[in-house]
Amino acid sequence: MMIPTPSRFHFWRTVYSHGWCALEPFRVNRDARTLERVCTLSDGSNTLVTIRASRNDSGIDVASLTRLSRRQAKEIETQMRAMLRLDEDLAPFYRHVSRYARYRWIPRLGVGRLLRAPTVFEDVVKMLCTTNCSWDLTTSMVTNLTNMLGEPLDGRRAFPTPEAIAGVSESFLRKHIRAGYRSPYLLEFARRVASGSLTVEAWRTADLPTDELYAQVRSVKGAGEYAAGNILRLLGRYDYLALDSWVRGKYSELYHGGRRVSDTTIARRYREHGRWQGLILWLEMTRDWFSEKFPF
DNA sequence: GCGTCCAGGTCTACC
DNA sequence: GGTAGACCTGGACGC
Repeated sequence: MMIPTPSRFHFWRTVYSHGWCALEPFRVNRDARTLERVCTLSDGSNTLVTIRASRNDSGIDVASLTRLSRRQAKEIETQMRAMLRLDEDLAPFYRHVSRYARYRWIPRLGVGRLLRAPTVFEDVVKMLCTTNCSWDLTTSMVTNLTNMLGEPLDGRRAFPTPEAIAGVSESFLRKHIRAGYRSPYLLEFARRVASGSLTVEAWRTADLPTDELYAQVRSVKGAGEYAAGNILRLLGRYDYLALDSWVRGKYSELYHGGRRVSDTTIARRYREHGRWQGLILWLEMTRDWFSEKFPF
C-alpha cells in the first residue's frame, strides 16, 4: 500500500531522528533502503512490515509479508501513521522556527518528526531501558525482551505484549533480560497496563495540559525527569528538555568548548521557545547526524 | 587480573 | 525542596 506523506516529510530523517530504529523489533536494511519490523494487530496476529520511501517522495510504500484483510491493512496504515508521525501538524512549529535565522535549516531539512513505536507501551518500556546505562546495554535489554518474550514470526519477533512481560517474574527480568534494578519498574508498569489500571495508549490523544500528562507519566516508577520528558516528546509534547548525560555533553561541546554547564544555563537558552523548546533542543543536538555523511 | 568509573537516572530516607 | 546514598550492568581505563 502507498500512504501519502505531508509536505516536507523526510522518511530517512524521521527514521534516524533518534535511537529507536536501532532497537528491536525495528531493523534498518541499508542495502534495501527499508525500515522493517514485526507489527502486532488487535486480533493478536503478527506480520512483518517493510517500509520504504516511494519513488517520487510523495509517500511511503508499505509491504506486508502476509496477506492482510482490508481491516488489517487499515490497522497497519494507522500504525504507520502513528510511528512516522504523519498526522502531526508541524506547520506551527516550522512557522515558529522560521522566525530565527539560526533555525531555518529545520524546515528546510524537514526534520522534527521523531520515530516512535506503534504503541505507547513499547515506547515507555524502551525508555525505561535507556536510563542510567550505556546505549549498548539498552540495545541488549530490548533485544533480550523481544527475543525471549515476543511472539515469533519467520525468524523474527514482535515486541512483547504487556501481558507477556507481566507474566514473568522479577528474577527472570534480572537474570535473563539483564535489566538489573529496572526489573521491578518494568514489571510493575507491564502489570498496570495489562490489568487496565493504566491506559497509556490514550496518552497520544489525551486532551490534557502537558503538566498533567507529565504527572501521569511520572507515576510510572522508573520514569524520572529525563524519561518522562522524552516520553512526552514521543507524545507530541515538547515543553520539557529531558536532559541526560548525552545531551549535556553535546550541548557543552557545541556551545561551551566542552566545558560543563549547569542545567539552568541550558534551560535559559531554550525557554523563549515555550512549547517547542524540547524539540528545538533535540534537533540542535542531532543536527550533525544529517550532514553530508548521512547515508540517505 | 583487579578496582574504579561512568553511561541517554531514579528512588527513598532524611534534613 | 534539597541532597546523599543505593542501585544493575558492562565496557573502558589505569595500574
